[in-house]
Amino acid sequence: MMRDDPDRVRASQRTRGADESLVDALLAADDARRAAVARADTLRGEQKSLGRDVARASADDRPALLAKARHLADEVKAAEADQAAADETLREIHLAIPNIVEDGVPPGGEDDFVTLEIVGTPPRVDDPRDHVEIGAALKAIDTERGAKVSGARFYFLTGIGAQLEFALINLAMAQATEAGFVPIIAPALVKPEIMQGTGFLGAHDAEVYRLADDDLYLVGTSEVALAGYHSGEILESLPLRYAGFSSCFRREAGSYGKDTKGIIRVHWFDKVEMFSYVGVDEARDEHQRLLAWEREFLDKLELAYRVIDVAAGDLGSSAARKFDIEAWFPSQGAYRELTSTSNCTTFQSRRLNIRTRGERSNAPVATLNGTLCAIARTIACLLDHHQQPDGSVHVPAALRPYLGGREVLTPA
RNA sequence: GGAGGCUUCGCCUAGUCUGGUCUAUGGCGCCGCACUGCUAAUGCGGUUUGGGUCACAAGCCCAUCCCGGGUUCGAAUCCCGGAGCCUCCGCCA
Repeated sequence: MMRDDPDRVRASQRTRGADESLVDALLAADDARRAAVARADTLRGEQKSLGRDVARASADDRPALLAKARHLADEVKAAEADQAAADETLREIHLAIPNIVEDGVPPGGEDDFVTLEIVGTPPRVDDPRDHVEIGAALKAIDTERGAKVSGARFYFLTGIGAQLEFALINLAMAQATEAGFVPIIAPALVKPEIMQGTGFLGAHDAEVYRLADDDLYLVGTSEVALAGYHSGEILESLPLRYAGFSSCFRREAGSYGKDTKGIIRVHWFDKVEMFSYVGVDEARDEHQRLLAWEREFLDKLELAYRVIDVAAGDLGSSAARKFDIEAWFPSQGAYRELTSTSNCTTFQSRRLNIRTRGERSNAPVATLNGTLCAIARTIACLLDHHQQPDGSVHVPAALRPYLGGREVLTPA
């Protein structure tokens, strides 16, 4: 694998507030591995030619050659064991190092994001009710029975709630298809190597559901399956754009007490996700395009929102840069994340061995992902954001064709 | 879940029984060159992928015959385990 510039990696680690000494460990491990490989290669070469000599040797010469070959075989075995150990050491360090952050990413942690733009005016709502209350009145969301059947952070969408999900999916898929994305319904269970390759088993593996009996993982986003879709392949034509629909599962470990009410933070939800494979040089532009498509969707939902540039310390291990869009929740008097788009550059493609034909040899591609619509949270936002004084909920014009033309939602 | 068959360098394929110049055969496709006055034919050469050496050349070296172990001086070939695909049976939305 091509070596990244150590200074860039070091700078990136510093920006993230991550361990810089890993870079030195990586370099040392890489050198050790190269040496071990060279040694094993040489010995294997000797063994190979000696093997040919044995095959050609006369009956008289053979015993002496075999004795030599036996000795050499021991050496080869030892050298190969060394190589395997060196490979493993390098691999472990490599997995511990997150993607190199893009130039311009704000340093710092969760609170150090930079607001890029504020769009729309937050609606003025007196005594706003939250989506739980509104959802209950509309008989759209049933969190009590969700808890009864599946536990905390589960819910039922009923009646208009269920219809809202289908409407959002259809609106999102229509937009994505229009933009040239291939619609995909993706599996929600994936193999370990796919989960590993997308970068979800690093620091945040406690967040992921694992089915131990079957050695499968439940995806937290269809990004995982969409990245795995072309794993091990050489892509002939770029870009490739997919709009994936799948259920998403998150353990929400470490988020005790956060958003415990309602369906903003849940263990399971459905999502339409955009995923792009592009050439490395195109990645930054594609990231902007994904952001634009996310904005287009939220504009259709008539939501007030802001766009933020997520700080380095708050990036996932696979992301070189991440933009979140946070929409206004009147009941909370705050902007809350609705969508997120990440440029993963070659982080995933290297781990999943996804390449394209380059000038001299095959080159890794860049992968990017962006939320089009995380359904549950979007429904929560719609109810909250579009609530009316009379207790009804305004239906955005773009959504009406998918809801039988309804313009308002009123309690039955 | 049960029984059987299959998996070779883009695609198809020889080789596996009987382990060693397999340093993997042939065809198709593709690339280059030659010839031919005309989107063709023919001939010659090249064409797995990854890594290393190196000047991002040529050449050379190593690995790679679905994956992982094992036997052996030596494995595409023998043994064990696994995966995927196909056929039949069972079960099932």
